[in-house]
Formats: sequence, C-alpha cells, structure tokens
Amino acid sequence: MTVRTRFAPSPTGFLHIGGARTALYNWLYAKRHGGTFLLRVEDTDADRSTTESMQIILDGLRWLGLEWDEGPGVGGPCGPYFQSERVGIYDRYLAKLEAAGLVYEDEGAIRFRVPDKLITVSDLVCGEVSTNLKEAGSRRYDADLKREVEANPDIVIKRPNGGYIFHFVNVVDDIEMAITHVIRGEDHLSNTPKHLALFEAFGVTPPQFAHIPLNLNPSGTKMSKRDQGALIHEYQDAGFLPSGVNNYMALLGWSAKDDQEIFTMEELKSRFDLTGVNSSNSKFDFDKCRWVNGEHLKRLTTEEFEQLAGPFLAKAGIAPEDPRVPTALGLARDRVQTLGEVPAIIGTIFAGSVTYDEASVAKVKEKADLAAVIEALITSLEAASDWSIDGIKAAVTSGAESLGVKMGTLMLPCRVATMGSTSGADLVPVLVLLGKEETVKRLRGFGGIIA
RNA sequence: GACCCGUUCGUCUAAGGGUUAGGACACCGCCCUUUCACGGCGGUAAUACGGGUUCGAAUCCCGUACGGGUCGCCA
Repeated sequence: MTVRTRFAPSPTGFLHIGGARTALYNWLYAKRHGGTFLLRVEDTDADRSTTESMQIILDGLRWLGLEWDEGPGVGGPCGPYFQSERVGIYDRYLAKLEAAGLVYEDEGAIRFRVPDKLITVSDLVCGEVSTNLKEAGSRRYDADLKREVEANPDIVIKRPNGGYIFHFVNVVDDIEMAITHVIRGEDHLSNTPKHLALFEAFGVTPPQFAHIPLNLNPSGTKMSKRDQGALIHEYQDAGFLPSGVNNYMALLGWSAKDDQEIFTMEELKSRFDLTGVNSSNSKFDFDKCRWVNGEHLKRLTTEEFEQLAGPFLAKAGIAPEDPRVPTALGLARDRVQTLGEVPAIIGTIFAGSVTYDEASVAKVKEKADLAAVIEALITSLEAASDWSIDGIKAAVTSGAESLGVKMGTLMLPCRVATMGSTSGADLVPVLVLLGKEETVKRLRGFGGIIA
C-alpha cells in the first residue's frame, strides 16, 4: 500500500515551528517511502479562518520546500482540500452513523455514542495506550470549580449551528483521503481513542498513528508565538536557509542514531524514519539552530551565497551590484550564521561615515600614545604607493617601525578608527576595499575625536 | 483533580543487561593568526530519587518526585 501522509493545519495566522516540524516529518516520511504528502486546511471554525491567515501558512510551507502532492493550488483526486468546502461529504458520513443508530440530538447538537469498552491505540512512537471513553468521559474537570463534574461522555460531532467538529471531520477526511499514517503532535494522543471509535463506527481500518514529542521553549513550557524562533516567517526574515531550519527541526525529536548533525534535504529524505523518533519532549535551542544554519551557509557555493545575500544587503542600504560586494561577502562569509548578520559585518565599508562603538573606543584609548599611533598610521598609509594587501601591510609595518612598536600594536587602533569596532572582518582586505582616500579620511576623523 | 505520556551533561541526543556512559550546541583553556574571525586540539559537565529482578541495570519491573499533555458545541 502506498504511503499517504497529510499535514492538516487550521489557518490561525502563523506557521508555528511545531506545526512546521509536524509537516516536515509527514513530508519526509512520505518521501522516504515513495508516498504522497497532502495538505488539508482545517477551516471548520469560520470565525478564525481568513484567506490571509491561510496564505501565511502556505507561504511558510513553500519557503521550507515542503511542497504538497495534493492540496490547495495543486488539486488531487480527494478534493476539495478545504474542510469548509466538504460539508456534503460530512453530511453523508453523518447519515451513516444515523442509520446505525450511533448518534442522537442533544440541545441542537449531534452527539456520537462512544462505546463502553477499552480502546487501544498502537502508536508507532508511544507504544500501546488504552482508554475506555465511556468511563473517562463521564467526568470532566471544571477549571472554574477546580473539581471534577459529571459529564456526557458522548462526543459532540456537530454544532447546533450546523458546523462539524474537529474529531469528526478529521476522521472522515482521513478516510476519504486514504491516509495511511497520521503523524501529529503528542497533544493529540489523548484524542486518538475518540478517533479510533469513529473509524470503527464507519467500519474502516484506521491509519497507523505516530505521535511525536512536543517542542518546548527554553523554560520548558509549550512554545508560544512570542518565543524566539517560534514563527517560520521570522526565519525567512532573519536570513536562515530553508535547509538549515529543516535540519534543525528534524533534529528536535529525531536522531539518525549516528553522530551526524548536518543533513541536506536529500539526506533527510533518505534517512528519516519513525523508528528514530524519540518519545520525550525537547526544548528549543536557538543557538544550536543558528549553528546548524551556519553550517548550511558554509556549504553554499560562492555564487549561491552572493545571490542569497543580495536582498539582505539591499535591505541594509548596500547596493548588491557594487563591485566591492563580492570581495566583501567573501570576508563576511565564514563568520555569520544567518544572512541577516552579513550587513553588520561589512556595512561600514559601504557607509558614508563610521559609527564608533563606545567600548571599542574606550579599549584603544587605554593606550597612552593613541594619538601618536593614529598619526603614524596616517603618515605611512598616505605614503603607500601600492594599495594592495601587501602594500598596506608594508605601510603599517613601516609605521610601526617609526614608533618602535610591533605591527600588531597599530592594527587594533586602525580597525577601530576605520570600522568603529574592535571586532569585524579581516582588516587589511577591508582597507583595500575602502580605498586609500577613505581610509586616511577615517583615520583623520578618528584622530579628531580622540584629541 | 482524573487519566495519558515522558525523565542520560545547561540544551539536543547515542548506548535496546557487561562501554573509561559517546557525539553536537553553548561555555572555558591552548594553538594558529603581526588585526578580526574561521579552523585545530583539549577541558568542565549527565543516567531524577528509592526499592526490586540479575553474577551484572542508564537499559527490565514497582513506587515516589518532577515535567509535559488531555479532559470544549477550538483545532
């Protein structure tokens, strides 16, 4: 049987990292087994569903490269892929339950009679979990009263206003769309017996279930929109690579069982499997996510890096077609973990003026003879006949000799004077790009500031 | 509160009865570098606790603690 997996988001406005990872696991599992990955929009709650909020989710999935084989925009044999357009199908399935005497009306809503027996979920990740819905559902915790109250264990599947409820449509669609593997967050594990009861009521063999552990924020609670790294579009804005984000998401809850940490999408596709998914929740570590992304950045070709960095340069006011850009990018390349960090490294090269970092200035000011050092730099660099890496080095060396100090003594003040900070890209190549005139101008300007 | 799931360095994880408990991020140190990084090498750091079973337990069983989840006419 061909594997068919699905991602079924409800359009609440953002593609959350947890949802994205669920989508990734489903996508990878389908790819790994030569199957089909489908996207279904669970928009039964009309109040919360808008076109824009759905578009953000689709855009996020496309950016990640998790293209769906069936679903919105591409169609497929099991459409429509919006639950809001499938009411006729749900009516038909409801009629089946009615015919079997398994539903009844209760204050305008339709309830499904849950069976009074032990239902066992055989989960590919969590193992076997058993529940009796009739027993478990006959009590409910009332948050206001802070105690349990009597409850009707039969689940509502249709509202008085005609809208169908998640548990029902979810099962109907999984049947209609011939889903073979349901990979979803562990928060659904407790719901699964209800779904199994419905599959049985329809006389259908249920799909295999795999409940994957949740991603928690660093404080150990469920990731919320406000947590760093929670929303996929933020990765795009910050200059992450889709492959880097996918790689890190894959690692949160899954292991290849060897020491490999960096995977291309192709490698993930061939190596991912449910057997490597572990059952305990994981905390999101933004630093490691950045590191993984940095590794993906390093594996880019020069051309790819330049092309991808372009928009981030433009956003920072640097013209990507400036002839100095390729060299500057080469200097920034192996010291950034996201493309968004690039302008901070090389922006000052292209800027009309230098913004001085206070701590950096204070550090070079500690040297008593700073003014003399700057003066020597101006004199020797101005005299340089060959404005190349070697020529500049020779000039700085001669400046150092004139003061009777080592070249290294001049480098940090020169760095702060021309770039504003003690840290930054390799300085001599930066000076080459800056040009002699601008370099000397900046040194003079700095000399004026410290005087 | 009831039920369900979980618990290995700070974090992500490996080890499916016998390992000096391995790797990665982060952190610290050293080397390289006449600057800044990259890089290389090394270090600190973990089996939640208590009972069993066993010649032998991170690994199997029970209990406790802690964490997370579910208990909607949300999905």
